[in-house]
This record gives sequence, structure tokens and C-alpha cells, in this order.
Amino acid sequence: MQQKDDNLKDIISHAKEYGFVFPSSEIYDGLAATYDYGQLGAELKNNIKSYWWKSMVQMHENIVGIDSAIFMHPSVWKASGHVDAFNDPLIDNKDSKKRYRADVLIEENIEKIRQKINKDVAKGLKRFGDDFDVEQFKATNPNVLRNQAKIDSIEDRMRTALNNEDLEGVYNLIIDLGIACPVSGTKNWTEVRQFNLMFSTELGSVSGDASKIYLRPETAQGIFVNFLNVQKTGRMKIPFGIAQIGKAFRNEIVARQFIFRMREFEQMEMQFFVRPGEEMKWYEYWKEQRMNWHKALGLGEKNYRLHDHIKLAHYANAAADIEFNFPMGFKELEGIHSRTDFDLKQHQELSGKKLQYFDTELNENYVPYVVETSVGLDRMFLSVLSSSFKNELLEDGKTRAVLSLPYALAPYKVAVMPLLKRDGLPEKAREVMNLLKFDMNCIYDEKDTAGKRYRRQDAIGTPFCVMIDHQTLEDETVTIRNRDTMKQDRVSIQELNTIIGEKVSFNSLFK
RNA sequence: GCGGGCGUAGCUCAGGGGUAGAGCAUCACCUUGCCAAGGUGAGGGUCGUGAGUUCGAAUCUCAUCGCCCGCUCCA
Repeated sequence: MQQKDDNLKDIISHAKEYGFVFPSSEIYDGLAATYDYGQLGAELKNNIKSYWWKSMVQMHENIVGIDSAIFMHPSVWKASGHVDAFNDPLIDNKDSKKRYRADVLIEENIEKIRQKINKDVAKGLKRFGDDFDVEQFKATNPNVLRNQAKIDSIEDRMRTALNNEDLEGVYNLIIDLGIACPVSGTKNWTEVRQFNLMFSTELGSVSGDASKIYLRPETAQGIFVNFLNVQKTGRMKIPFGIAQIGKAFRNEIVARQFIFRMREFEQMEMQFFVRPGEEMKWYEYWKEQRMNWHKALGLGEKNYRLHDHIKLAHYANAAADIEFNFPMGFKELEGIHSRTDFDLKQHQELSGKKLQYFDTELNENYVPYVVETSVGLDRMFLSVLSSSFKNELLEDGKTRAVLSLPYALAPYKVAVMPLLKRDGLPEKAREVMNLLKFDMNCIYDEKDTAGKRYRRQDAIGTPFCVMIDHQTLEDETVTIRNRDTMKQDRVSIQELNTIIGEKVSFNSLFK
């Protein structure tokens, strides 16, 4: 484990040193768990997006892509369940260091009082036997009445406080009830704090409740609200999918572990609309497809595993994670969920608009079921980076830092370099670079010794280095050096585009 | 929020009361010429911030801020 943590540290500093990922706002001491992608990170990230987009959208006739807004109508999040389900008042016990949901603590207290009533009822039953009228007893017994009044008053105070978002009121209620921590037994509480999953902001220039809107906590809803738009304008026939890449925001209580869990992150999602009753078939189909997609990258098959969820979210009837062996251990990389017709039905209800599909084969209308695939782009980035980063021990006892990125994902595909900074070699190198730069991202480097330059390219994952030497001037050939084998071949300049182009193309991944 | 760790040059760190150092990196020149770390020179730091103690604080005290790790939450 120690080894693994150190490994993550090395990756973080390597990422910073070479311009992949910087801590955000670093000159102001940074902002917790927020990161910026640098010049090479942006290239790598874009390449990952391309890999996903090409394989999901362009290679499936029945999947199209959209790009919806981050701001959405507030009702969207009521419909999706996000407003109600993720809005918890939390409180900490200072002695046990345990954190509780404040409303749950109060509920438990109420439950205790309810038990007292039940005890009294049980006593009555024992004493009077079959003649005992439970309802009448509850309505008249002073003990029961007193306890019931207590419950009513607590529930009333709690409801009022929660509805008014009066956190102090919730705190006072806990204190007044004398609730103690089950672990430490003390009543030494922190204040009650609200943890909202969603970030909110004000739309328009006048602040007020009416203009409060949220930053989307998932991109999926942008797809659901456009279901009909896309289906009709694209004349889509079920089964079909809508894909999207975009940012989402979640106010995680702890956002940690580099770019693995951030409050601002990017998702690559596809919602696949299917006939009711066929969802499990497609769920299995996409589980397999998505796993194959990951494995095609060649980061190591043993680094992936499938984890089926036992506890399901409120909208799902089946769910699985594709987990990756990150430096911190196996963690979720992609989720595949059978979301049923929950979302479309909810939107249909709240919007009052029919969100249905007329199936000409069945000759009937229905709300489609949905199978979702959702990859964390930043997690994908980390999986690629962490599994590619190596400190190799070479035969001569020296070490080299190398990023063995999949060729298609590498920020630069080729580095062009003159062996010497004179004799017309730099000019010739520029010529070669001009030949290649329209087809692939190139970098030019003439500083330092050849070996040093090779190492620099290894460290940023550039698959190929083309060296222009004196022989080049005579016969138009160059050496091309491979990042992984460190072997060189001499080839003619004319062949370069084909030779390199073939190897760095996405096609090799799709086959 | 709690607990722990850490803030000195771009990076890795040394220095623990007398006014800031090394290696690497950067830049220039020389040398070499296909797998990093040859030579010479140069630039670069109000030692996280603020207060206190002291003749004097990077160094001691207190506070504060930030980052990292762990715990609580997680679609």
C-alpha cells in the first residue's frame, strides 16, 4: 500500500513536471481537489474523448451525439430525484469523531419514544387480554398520550426546521432532546451543516429563490430531456442511443486522490433506449462492449474487473461497474446501469409532455427503457496515465522514465530532431516536420544531446522520434526510433507518413 | 469537520537564533556528436502569511492560510 501511495505521488509530480496536470490556481496556493489540464494533458484528454466518440457515435449507426447545456430547468432535478435524495443535514460528535445525519438521529429518538408506547400497549394487552381495545387505550392512557404528544411536537419541530433549512433549529432540537452519540455516549456535538450534492447559483441579476438553478450533477438528464427532439429530428428507431461528453458537478464531502474524485469532472455518457422487457439483453450487451473497449487500449487486461452492484440506486434495476486497478487499488472507472423507464416517466409526469415512442413493429406506444454507460473522463485519464508511467531499469544500470501511452492517445505522435544544430540539419528537420504536421501532432527539438532528447520524449510518451543526420542530406533517409523498444530503423522520408500514420491511428484500436 | 503530515529557488531537499545553500532544471558560450546528468559563467528565494519574544527570527512562541494522507458521505 505504501508502495502504491508513493506511486501515485510520483505520477502526480510527473504529471505536473511535464505539463499534463497542474493544481488549480496554484499561484494562490491552490484550490482543494481542483486541477487544470496543461498543454499535454489537454491533448491526451482530447484523444481519449476522440477514442470514445469515434467508437460510440461514429461506429454505431444507431447512436448519435449531443452537447447539452450545463444549466437546466430546476424541475429537471426534482424529476430526477436529485433535489430530494441528496440534501442531508449532517452533524459530528466531537468525541467519537463520528458523523451522522441529523434527521436520522432525531428519527431514532422518536423511534425510542414509540417503543415506550408499544411497551405500555403490550403491558395493557397482558393485563386485560382479548378485551383490550388498543385504539381506545392509545387515545386515553395518560402515559401514551404524553409520549404521543412528545413525538408530535418533535416531528413538528423537525419538519419546520428542515423545511425552512433552519440548521440551528435542527441543532437545538438535538440538544433539547439530549441525544447522545451511540459510540462515545457524549452530547458534544458540532453545529449542523447542510451537505448538498448539487452546486447552486443564481440565474439573472436579481437574487432570490425563484432564480436559483443548479450546475448539473450528471450529464444524463440533458439526454433525457432531449429524447423526443433527437428521436424525431433524427428519425431514430428503437433501439438507439444518445451520447454526450461534458462536465458535471458534485459537491462531494471529500474530494481526493488527485483527479480521481473531483467536484468538477467530465463524463462520457451514452443512454441507450430500448423496448421494455429487452433491457436486460442490452444491459448484458453493453457490459461486454464497454469492457472490450477498455481492454483494446492495451493497458493490461488484468487491470480491469467487473463489479455487480447489490445495492441499487433509486432508478435502477441492475447496475455494474467496470473497475480499474488504480494506484489506490481497484476503483470504479465506468458504470453500466439499467435505468428502467424511471427518468423518462418522471419527466413525463412533471413536464406534462408525453415522452413516448411509437413502435411500428409492435404497433404500440410506450416509454422506452434505458441502459446507460457512463465513463469518468478524468478517471479514464488517470487510468491511462498511471498504468503507462514506468521507471525502467535499463541494461546498463541506468533508469529511464517512460510513459508507454497507447500510440493513438499520445499527445505528440512524433518528435523531429536534427542530430546537430548545424550543417543544414535543422533546416532539413524543419522540412520533414512540415511534411508530417498536417497529419499528426509533431514536436521539434534541437537542444541537448540526442540521448537527452530521446529521454525527454519518452517522459511525455511520444511514440516515435525521427532523427535527421548527415546521411539524410545525401539520400533522403532518416532514422526512426521507437519509444518502447528504443530500436532505430532507417527509412526514407517519403515513407514516414505511412509508417507512423498507420501505427498511431485509432484504427488499430478498433480492430 | 476531526486526526496526522508538510509549506525554504521551477523540481528534490539541506540548514534549527547572527542576516540563504546544494543537486537537478533554465539561459549564454565552449566541448561532444544516436540513447540523460563534460567545462565556464549567469539569472532566480521578503524561507506560506501575520503577530510576539530578542540587539537580531528561515530558525523559538502563538495564531492563521494552503496542500497532502486517513475517517465520516457517495448515483
